Order: sequence, then C-alpha cells, then structure tokens
Amino acid sequence: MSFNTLSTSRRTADERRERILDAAERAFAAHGFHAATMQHVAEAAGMSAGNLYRTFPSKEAIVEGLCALDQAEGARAFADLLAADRDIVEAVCAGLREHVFGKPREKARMIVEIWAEAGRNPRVAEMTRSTDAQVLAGLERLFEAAKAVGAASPALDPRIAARFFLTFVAGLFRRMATESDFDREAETAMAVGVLKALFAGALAAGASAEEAIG
Amino acid sequence: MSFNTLSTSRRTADERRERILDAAERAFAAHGFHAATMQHVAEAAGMSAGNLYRTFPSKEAIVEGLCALDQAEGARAFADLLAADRDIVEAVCAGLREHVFGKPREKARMIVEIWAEAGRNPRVAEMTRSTDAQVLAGLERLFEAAKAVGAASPALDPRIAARFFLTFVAGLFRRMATESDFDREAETAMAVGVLKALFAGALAAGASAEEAIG
DNA sequence: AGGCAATGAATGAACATTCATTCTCAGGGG
DNA sequence: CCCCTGAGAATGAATGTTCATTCATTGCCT
Repeated sequence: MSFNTLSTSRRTADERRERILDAAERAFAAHGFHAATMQHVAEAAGMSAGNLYRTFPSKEAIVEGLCALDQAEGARAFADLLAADRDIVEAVCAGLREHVFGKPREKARMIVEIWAEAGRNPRVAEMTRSTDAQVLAGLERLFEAAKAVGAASPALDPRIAARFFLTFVAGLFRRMATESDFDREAETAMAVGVLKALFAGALAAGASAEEAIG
Repeated sequence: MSFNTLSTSRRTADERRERILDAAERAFAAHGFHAATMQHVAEAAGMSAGNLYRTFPSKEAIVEGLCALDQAEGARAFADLLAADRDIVEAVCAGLREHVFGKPREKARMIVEIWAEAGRNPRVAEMTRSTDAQVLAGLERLFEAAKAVGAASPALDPRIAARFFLTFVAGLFRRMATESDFDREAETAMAVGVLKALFAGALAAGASAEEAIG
C-alpha cells in the first residue's frame, strides 16, 4: 500500500500546488507581485496563510512557480501552432485568436507583471529569455515551412519575420493589459491584416521601399 | 523683492522635485515601485529619507509624479515628430532611433513598470490612457499628411496604421526591457523595414492578401 | 537672532514567516 | 457499533523584521 499512499499524497500535493498557483494568479494580477500579501493569496485559495508554507517555502517561490507556469503555457501554445496541419496562415490566425485575443484581461496583466519582474529577478529573467528563444526558433521554422509550401513569399526572411512577430504580439499583450476599452474585434482584424502582409513578403529586406510611391 | 524670493523658492522647489524624480527613476527601475524603499530613493537622491517629504507628501505621490513625467516625455517625443519638416518616413525613423532605440535599458524597464502599475492604480491607468489617445491621434494625422503628400500609399488606413504602430513600439519597449542581448542595430533595421512596408500600403485593408502567393 | 533646510532616530503599521494548537479522519480494538 | 489513537492537514495568533511616515533637533545662511 505504500504505493497507493505515495501516489495519493503526490496527487493531492500537486492539486494543492495547482490550486494555490491558480489563486496566486488572481491575487497577483489584482495587486501585483509585491503589493499582494500572503493573506490575499490564502484568501483566494480558500485556506489559511500559514498553510501555504506546507506547499511553497516562500512567497518568492510562489511568484517564480507562477512565472514558470505562464511561460510554459505560452511555449505550449506555440508548440500547438507548429503542429497544425491546416493552411499555415489560417493556423497562425487561429492561434492568435485563441492564445492572444482569447485571453482574459487579467492574463495580459499577469504577463506584463512578469515582464516587470524579469527586470529584477534573474530567475524570472532566465525564464522569459528561454521562452523567447524557444518561440523565436519555432516561428523561424514556421516561416521556413510556409515558404517551402508557397504560403509565404520567397522574399521573406524567416529570422526577421520571427522577431517582428514576437514584438507585435508583445505589443498586443501590453495593450490588452492597459486599455480598458481594448476592441478585440477591431484588433483581431488589424492583426490578421498584419499577418497577411507579413506572409505576402511586405517585410522582405529593402524590397518594399520601392513600391511605396511608385 | 517678494517676486524674487518667490521665484527663487519656486526654482529650488522645482529643482528638488526634478532631482528626486530623477533619483526615483533609478531606484524604481532597479527594484520596482513596490520593492523600492524610501531609503533607496533618498540614497539615490543624496538626501535623507525624511527630507523627501518636504517635496512629496507620500511614496505614492512620487510614483505618480514619475509616471506623469514619463508619459509627458513620451507625448513630447511624438509632438516633435509631428512638427518635423523633413521627409515623413525619415522623420519617423529618426524618432524611432532617438526615442526608442536611443533610450537606455532602464528607461524601457521603467516603462514596463508603469504598464504594470497602470493595472492597479487608476490614476496611472488614466495617464497611460490619455497618452495613448494623444499619440494615436497624432499618428493618425501623421499618416493622413503622408498620404496627402504622396509619401504613403493611398490605400493606407490611417487609423489602423496608428494602432499598429503603437502596438509595435510597445513590443519594442518590452523586448528592450527584458532581453539582455537586445541587438539595437538589427532591431532598428527591422523597424525601418516595418515602417517602409507600412507606408507602402502593406496594411491596406484586405488588399495585401492577394499578393501573397500570386 | 531667526527662519529655512535637512537630518536621522522614533513610531507604528503591515507583512512574511513560524509554531503551538486544533481539526479530520482512517483504522483497529473492545 | 462506538470509542480511541495517531498522523497528516489546517489554523490563526505570535514573532520579528521591514518600511513609510513623523518630528524634535541640528546645521546653515542672511
């Protein structure tokens, strides 16, 4: 029975961990990492403050656990994108709809909070760096694949396109986080337009400048 | 002489204010608004903690004063842009070089910090909202002017282009803030490419999708 | 002297963390 | 069937620290 006991305790420990991180996400999104108290987190999790320490050794551990979770989630969303078998442009649009515009406002706030924390906490900085690198590499492969099947202009530079896309999506999150009247419909339309222009080769090095006036 | 006395005391009060906000910027960029202490700010300003209260009524007032300053600075940078008499595309590139890529990393961190703070402090939220609105309106006028003089494609939608540009620049700041190896040269090149494509009409509603494959 | 600036120790509140205590519940013996 | 026991889970009051804010005091300039 030691197996059973172990697996049971494992499971409940994981559940508790998940429950606390879920609560922490709400508390931290509302107050920020440093202004939120352990009381806030405990209240959101429906348990006492002291009990949090049975699962996490410190407040900072909760912060870092949450950052890791969010980063992993972002990376997973991109992995889904790469595995898609549909039309590539369509797949990217769908990913944007679901994993960017589909997120609640608090999620965007949490992401901005993590960016700020990355500026001070080296462990969090390393998490964002590593996720960025993963996403950039994935996007690069995606654009290469799109070129290979003719879904993207041959003039497209995959590396530059990947950096552009990452930048653009980051900007979308910042605007979702701070604009209370963020218009998801209108912004989705803009994003789709941007994507199509990107695949059409608008960003190809130097080439587009000529078309401007002529 | 009451005039003199008044203006003298005004000036020194303003100087002190400026000096404190300058110090606060450094302290807050390093620790974040909530983890930075009044001691940190005082030390950075070269004065005692108690003395800060002769100029600001509270820590929060310093935070808000700093946010206001940064937002005003951003708005001013855009105003410069609008007043330029050069080629419009060139002026925008120059503005980007100076007011985005030309800023030190801490400035970008400060901006991300302000975004995070806007999520909790309504007064800060209002500041960012108002600056965004100003910048959006300015950009819209800029794109309209560019179309009028033939510097931008007639197909360009100024409103959409303005929203896109704001999003893109926000993403650049986020990446400057978090990427320790941010390559200003390479990113500037990318940004210039994006701008040229934008002016060339790449974002024109629907039109660009067709060019993609054909 | 006298007022203005600045100091830094003192105050009190807020908070992360700890820990003695209480609760819960599964199992077993009467 | 009921009571006991003990171990893991959970509580919440206590602890010690950190920090914003205050204020009595000191220095400085005219």
